[in-house]
Amino acid sequence: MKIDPDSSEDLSAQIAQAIRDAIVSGALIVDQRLPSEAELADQFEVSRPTVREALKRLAAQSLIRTQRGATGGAFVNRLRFEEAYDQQVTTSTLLLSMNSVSFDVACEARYALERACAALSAERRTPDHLATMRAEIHRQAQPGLTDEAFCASDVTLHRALVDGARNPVLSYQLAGAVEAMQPLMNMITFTARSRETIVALHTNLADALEAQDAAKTEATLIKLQSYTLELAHSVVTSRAQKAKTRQTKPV
Amino acid sequence: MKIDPDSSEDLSAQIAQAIRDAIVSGALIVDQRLPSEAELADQFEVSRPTVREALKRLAAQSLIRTQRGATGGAFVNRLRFEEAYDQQVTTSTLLLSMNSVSFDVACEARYALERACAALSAERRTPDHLATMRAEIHRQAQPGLTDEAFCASDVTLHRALVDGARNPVLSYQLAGAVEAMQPLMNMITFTARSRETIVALHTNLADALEAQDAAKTEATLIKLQSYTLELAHSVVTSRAQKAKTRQTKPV
DNA sequence: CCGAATTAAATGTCAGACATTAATATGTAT
DNA sequence: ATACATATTAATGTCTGACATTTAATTCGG
Repeated sequence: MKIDPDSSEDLSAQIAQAIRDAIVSGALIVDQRLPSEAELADQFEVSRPTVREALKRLAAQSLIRTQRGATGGAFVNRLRFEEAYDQQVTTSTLLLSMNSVSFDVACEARYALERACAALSAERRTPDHLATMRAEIHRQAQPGLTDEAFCASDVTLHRALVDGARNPVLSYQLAGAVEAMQPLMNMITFTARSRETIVALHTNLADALEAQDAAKTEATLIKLQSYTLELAHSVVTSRAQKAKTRQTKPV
Repeated sequence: MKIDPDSSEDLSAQIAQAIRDAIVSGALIVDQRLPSEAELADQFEVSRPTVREALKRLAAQSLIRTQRGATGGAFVNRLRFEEAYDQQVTTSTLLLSMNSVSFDVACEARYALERACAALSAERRTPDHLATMRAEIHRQAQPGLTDEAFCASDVTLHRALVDGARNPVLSYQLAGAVEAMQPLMNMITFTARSRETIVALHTNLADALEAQDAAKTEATLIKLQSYTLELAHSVVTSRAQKAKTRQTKPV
């Protein structure tokens, strides 16, 4: 592992990349201990703070963990699905908000991906998954629920649908798509009437999964998507009208 | 933004989290300059190296970028799709290899997700996407191509299919699923016969997309999936037999 | 008025020290 | 001999202060 002192990149970035490459290539395996910070500093011919900055970069990506004490050090971390979920959600959320992705585009992606899980989930969902969905549907029917809580419940329900496929890779990939939509969904005000419609569609969804009816599951997802889009558009329209009124009034 | 000095977590981790929260919540917006390292050190009541470790953590996630010089500093970074791709690919790849995800599970997830793009891609693919696919098919038919190059070409072709849906969110989400499969695919030895079959299926795929035939696209993807699985299983079987032979021979 | 040198402000890097943690070895009393 | 308390040790965590480097803005001379 060598670095180029003339590179335009930070030394800590180069060192982090060298170690990252070693992990990805398999030269460093899970739970293996890295040399101590002092030894790394010697090897790379840099100071300890620089090595530490490199290690923190790797820690931020959950590639290593550190332990204090006599037998401590930095160890190659087994990347777990849950940690990867969280990172994916953060990244996806920021990606959508910072690139001003439209509601329609995000919604299309989300439902396309969910439909990809529909058939598998209809086949493999357990009673647990169904119970989770039913519980969330019940919650969504409660009056007095805030819009935010309604959205959060929506996410839980959809994740149960995805998890029903019992494919951890699929669950991981979908985590970002489903959760990153939530901030966008939060812009919608759910009236009593629209909640009623959504709860009915969610019930259809749970019924279809319980009956292991893949076609009906997909069909219901399509209906949910178009209804969600409809709601979002009505919000945009009503806002535009209000803006117009405000603009006209003072004249 | 405050931190808890009694927490078990590193100070740099806490500071990074505080700033990360500010970015995600929108308190810090894109291209906004953070206070200088010295100012942050004052604010959080820690030393400059500690602040720097926190900033490197954020830089590792592409949440900030730094600039040297008089008007330099740390700025909130606009997370671009390309950067997010790369991170997703690294994370997904490690996730699969470290959790010993089986070929079948990963393959199932990948093709389920690709089928999610099929209909959209059939509708919206441009001549460019078709040209890319045709070019890769042509390359795959060349004799003397290494197995690795064959796999890489396979990835490019499948990404063209995904990109054909012209939904950046979808492309981003699938980047990990498609690319992370490559190391697993590399374990397969592609014989002349199996390459022929795959090239034929790829041609069917391109034809279906050109004809904007969503159903045929999905059907071809299903065939590709089962053929890929078949190949992988034959590798496993032949290896098991070889191992058995080796075990038996010395007796 | 323009161009070259200077200045200033920021990040990048280094050296050395001390604090804290946790496993291990040591030592003493029962 | 065993059990518990203590000392050692090796690692990370943190701090201080300094210097190097980069870059934009400023100043000054022609």
